[in-house]
Amino acid sequence: MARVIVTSALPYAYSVPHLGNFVGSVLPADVYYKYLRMNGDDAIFVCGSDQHGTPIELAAVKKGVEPAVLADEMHQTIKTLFERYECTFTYYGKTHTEENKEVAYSFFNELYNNGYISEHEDMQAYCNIDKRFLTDRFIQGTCPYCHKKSARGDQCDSCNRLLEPSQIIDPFCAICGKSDITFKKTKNLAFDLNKLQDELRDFIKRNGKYNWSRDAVNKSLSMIKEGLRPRDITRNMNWGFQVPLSGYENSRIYVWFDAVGGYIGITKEWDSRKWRDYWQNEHTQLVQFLGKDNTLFHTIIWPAMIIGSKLGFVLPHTIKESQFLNFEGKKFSKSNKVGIWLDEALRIMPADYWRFALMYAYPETADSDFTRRGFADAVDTIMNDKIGNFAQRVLKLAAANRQLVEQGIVPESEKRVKAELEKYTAAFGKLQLKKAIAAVVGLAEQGNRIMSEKEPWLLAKAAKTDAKAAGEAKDVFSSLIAITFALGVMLYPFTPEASRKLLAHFKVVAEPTLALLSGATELDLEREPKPLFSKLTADEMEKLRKYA
RNA sequence: AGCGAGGUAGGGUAGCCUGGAGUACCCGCCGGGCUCAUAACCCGGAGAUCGGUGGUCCAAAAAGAAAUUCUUGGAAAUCCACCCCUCGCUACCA
Repeated sequence: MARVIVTSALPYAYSVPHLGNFVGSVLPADVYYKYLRMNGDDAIFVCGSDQHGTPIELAAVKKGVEPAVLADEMHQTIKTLFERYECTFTYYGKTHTEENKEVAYSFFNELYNNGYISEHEDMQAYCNIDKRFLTDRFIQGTCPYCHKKSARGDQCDSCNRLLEPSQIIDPFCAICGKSDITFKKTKNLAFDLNKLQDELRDFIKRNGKYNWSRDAVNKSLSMIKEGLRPRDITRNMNWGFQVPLSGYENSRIYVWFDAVGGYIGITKEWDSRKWRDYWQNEHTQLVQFLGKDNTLFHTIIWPAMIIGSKLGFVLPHTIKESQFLNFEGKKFSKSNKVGIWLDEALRIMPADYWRFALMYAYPETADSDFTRRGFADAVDTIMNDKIGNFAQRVLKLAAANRQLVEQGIVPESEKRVKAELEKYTAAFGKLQLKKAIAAVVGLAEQGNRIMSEKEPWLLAKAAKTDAKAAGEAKDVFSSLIAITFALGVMLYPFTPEASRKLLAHFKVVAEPTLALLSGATELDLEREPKPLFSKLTADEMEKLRKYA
């Protein structure tokens, strides 16, 4: 039994996540965590809303509300949505909390004391009307490259080029819209990543073998090879944690710092004592799920904070980096109306369908594409036809031929169950989630094959007059029931609702465990079988079609 | 531009780290079987110059004291180099 912390990258509390965000980190983390629980591991699953940063501050200023209010509202929305998708976090927290501030400060203070934080001066745009520095998207204007009026302080939304605020033509303040801007000298603090290069390289070489994707290892090593540079740790803004150092009253700790540290802060918010048992325990495995745009924060910056602070926090054991999910061949984009968002998706189909279909298309090693056609395939032919229909065949046959149903079957003694279960646990052990889902589908296929080969409905007829046929029929029924039960268990990480429905036929009401597969089962013949899944209806197809 | 990852039947993927006949998998297509089940299921078939080019490697024969060179025949989806295409990162997006 291992002690494990599973984390998912923190969603930014600015808007509702879309399907691509979901499948990139929270969903696979939840699937894996559910498996660990079934396996009896001592695991916790932490995630939460990332609440600081300029997008939220600017939106709040424009709306005339406190950033904390806005960020908490969105936090609630996201939290509720994940609950509706049956994500079973140990704790879903947020970053703007006292606990997380304490964590951020202890990192900051120790890094400062250990000599990893240095001061530097630079020029920043300043609005003389609003009396504030204009970081990132607080400054807007015309792009020097494409000459469209869509440039923000950090990037042009039209041509996607990265910009320096000083390059922008005709800059104006995003709050008051005026151009009364001067560049003022200001000082900021930076984290001297360069001083930790050697230790980081050793760490990555040591841990990179634990299920880190090729991309994550190579990208990180290549960045270190090029040479790390100091990275800003404070920003001239008003939203975020105060910098715990005099002379920095007008700055805040830069959002990335308390976002990665948020994993610990959120655990502390969950339990003010137990968090240490996980984070400051050298035997803990820290397994982190994230999208490829987020890798370097988890493989360079975050380990650098842990190593440099010498606070004894556990370093990432596994980095499960996902690639990107596209939508009908295009990038998800709110402004271009490409994609489906988590709230919209539930108005089309229940959570189980999204969980399964998304994991079926999980961009595990390469970008993948979400298409409505592919979704319909997964729902209709895999979930409904292969899995749901199989379970229905077995349960109906059993109900119609009660005298052939034997109780007390041990699912694992059925060789096909044993074989697919081994694939399933091996796949989860190596965090190969698409292989794990393939093992579930494979088991249903085995079941369907038995049906065709043994034709139990004919055996059942023959059994009425022939004792030998009756014996054979009982054996076949036992195999089919064992497989059905195992499907109920193995589906749990992917489709918890269907798992519950199926296991209810076996009088299992608690959260399933893998141990159930080596115990005796009891089929409840009084319970009427109802289809586990259904195909997309014309109405559902119509709703989907709107997302073109 | 630099760095990283991906490119495999009509579509979607596994295989690559550790070279050995494209026995792969799912959808779709064609043919057959079955009638327990949700018009579902099962079996068979067609369909791929594995993005491109060049290497690496092996064997035989020849020249040389030897390293090696050359000729012929051969194992690369997998290893290497370069090129093309897609995506990501490049430190002020989080």
